[in-house]
Amino acid sequence: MIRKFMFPEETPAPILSRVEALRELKELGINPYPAVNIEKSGDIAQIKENFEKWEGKRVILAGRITARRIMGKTTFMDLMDESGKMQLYINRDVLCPTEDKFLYNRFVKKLLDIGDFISVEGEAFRTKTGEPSVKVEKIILLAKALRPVPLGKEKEGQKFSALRDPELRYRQRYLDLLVNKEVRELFKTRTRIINAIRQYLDSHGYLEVETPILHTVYGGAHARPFVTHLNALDLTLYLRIADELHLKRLLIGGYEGVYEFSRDFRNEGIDRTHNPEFTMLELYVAYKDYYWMADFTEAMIRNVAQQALGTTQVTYGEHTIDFGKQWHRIRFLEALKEETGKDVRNLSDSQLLELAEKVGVENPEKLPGRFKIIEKIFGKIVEPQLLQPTFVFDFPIEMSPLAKRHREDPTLTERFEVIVAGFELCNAYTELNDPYDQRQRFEWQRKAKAEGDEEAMPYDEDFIVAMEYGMPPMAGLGVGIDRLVMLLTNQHAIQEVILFPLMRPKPVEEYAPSIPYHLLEEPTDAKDAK
RNA sequence: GCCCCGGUAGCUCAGUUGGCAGAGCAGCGGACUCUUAAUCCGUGGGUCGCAGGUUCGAAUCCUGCCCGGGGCACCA
Repeated sequence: MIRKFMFPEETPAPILSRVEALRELKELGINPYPAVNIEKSGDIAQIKENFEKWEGKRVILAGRITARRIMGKTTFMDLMDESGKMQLYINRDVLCPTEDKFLYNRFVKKLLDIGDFISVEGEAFRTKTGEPSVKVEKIILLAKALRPVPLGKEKEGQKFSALRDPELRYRQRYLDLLVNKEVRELFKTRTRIINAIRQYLDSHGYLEVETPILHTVYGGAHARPFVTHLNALDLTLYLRIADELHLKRLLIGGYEGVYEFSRDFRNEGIDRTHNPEFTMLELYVAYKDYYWMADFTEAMIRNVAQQALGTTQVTYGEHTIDFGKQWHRIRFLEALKEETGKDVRNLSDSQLLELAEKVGVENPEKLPGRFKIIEKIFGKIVEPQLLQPTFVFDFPIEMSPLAKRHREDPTLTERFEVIVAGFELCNAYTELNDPYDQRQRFEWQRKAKAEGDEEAMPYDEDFIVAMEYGMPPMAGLGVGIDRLVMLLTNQHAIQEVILFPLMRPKPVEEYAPSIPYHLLEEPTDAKDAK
C-alpha cells in the first residue's frame, strides 16, 4: 500500500531521469515552465467529433502527454486535454525540415516524458488506420512533470496499470482524476445534479441565500459539533451542523421561499456514509405544509434525475430504483406495527427493550429514552426494506423538536423522511411556528442533554424571540446532497462523491519520494570533475 | 470499539509444503518513418508495512503494533 521513502538518496529511477531531463532542458536554455497564452483550436473531443471539418487544417492543441510510441524517425504520442485524447504524429523531417534534427532526436525522444504538458501545432489528418491525428510541426513544453504519472495503458476500456488503491485515490485525488476518466465524469455529474436542483428551485421563485457557518449556538439537528474559538471576541464558536434555524429566521424576515446548499459539519464517526463535512440542501417555503412538501420533493428529485442523468431509473447495487413511479407513502408507527404486530407506544419499557433486543438493537438499555429505542427498531426492521423511494410520515414528537405537532394526533409531528435503498435521503416537516410549543421542546432537549443525550439540541433563545415576532406557517425540507449523488451515480461510499474526503494526515514522504532538487543546483562541470 | 481481508519495485500484481525476491508496465541503453497495451534486443531497480519471536534458514509460521479496505456498532 503506502511505502515509506525515508532515504532521499534512493530516488526511484523514473524521477531521476525526469530531473536529469529538466536539468538538460535548463542547460539548453529551454524554459520548462514558460508563461503562455495558447489559442487552442478547440477541445479535442469536439475536434474529433467533426473531424472532416478539421482535416487538412492547422490546429493548435494543449494538454498532457499520456502515451508515447517511439519508432525511430517517427514518434506517436497521445495528448490528453479535459475533453479527450488526440494522437500526435511526430515525424522527424516534418518537425525539423532543416539539417538540424536536434529538436526531434533529443527533445522529443529523450527530454519529453509521459505526464508533461505540451502544446503542439500542425495539420489535422488521419493516419493509415484512420486514427484522427495531428502532424506536429511545432511543439512547446509547457510544464515538466517530475514524478511519473501513473497513467495506465489502456485498450478497449481494459486498464493494464493504474491508480486503484482507494487510499491513494482519495489522498491524491488529482491523480485519481487524471488517471480515472470515470471519476472525472462522476464529479461532473455531481455538479450537474446540484445545478439541476438550483435551476429547479430558482424557476419556482425560491431565493438562494448564504447563512453563517460559524454559529454561536448550534442547532437544527441532533449531532455533536466542531468547536472553535474566535480570538477577537474571545468567543467559543461552533461549525454549523445545519442551517435550519437561520433559514427560518429569513422567513420571519419576510422572504417566502429560501434555500441554501449548506456545508455542514458533524463531529461524528467516519465511514462510507459519513464524512465530517457534507452538503445538505435545505428549503423553506411559507404557507405550505409537509404534504405539499412531499409532492414538491417527489417532483423535484424526479426532475433532477431526468435533467442530470437523462432518466429517472437508476441502478443502485443490485437494485433498480425508479424515481419516476409514484413514491410509496407509509406512516412511521403503522409500518412498525405491520412488522411487529404491536403499537410500540403501548409497550411497557421492559417490553420495548425486549423487542429491541429481539430485532438486533445492541444494548438498547443504554440509549437515552424510549423514542431512541423506537427509532433503532425502525432502523433495524423497516428501513432496510425500503428500496424504492418511500415517504415515511408522522414521527413521534420526542424525535422532532422543531416540527409542528400533528394536526390529528398531538403525540406525533408532521414530519416525513424519504428512504431510498435503505437509507435516509430527505427529512421534512411542517415547521413548528408556535413559540410556546417551541420553548417547551427546547426544555425537553435541555433535559435530555442533562440526562446524557450528547446530541440534544441546545436552547436557542434568540430563535424563540424571533419566532415570538410571528413566524409564518411553513414547510421545510433537508436533502443529503452527497447521498443523493451516491444514489444517482451508483456509488456506495460517500468518499467517492466528495472530491477531497477527510483522510487521516500522513507525512508525504510516506507516500511520495522527495525530489532530488540538489541535482539541479549542481555545477554543470561537477560530473567532469569526477 | 469489535470482526474479516490486505500492505512485496515508481504503478498493477504473482510468489508453491518455510529454501537465492518475480512478471507486466514505467525507467535507462540500442534498433525501427503509420504506431495506438507498438514491437524487438539489452539493462538497472526491493528495509517484502514496523518491531519482536520460532527456525540451520522467514515475504511465507507465531505475537504485538501502524496504516488501509470491507463488515458490525456508533451516527435521526
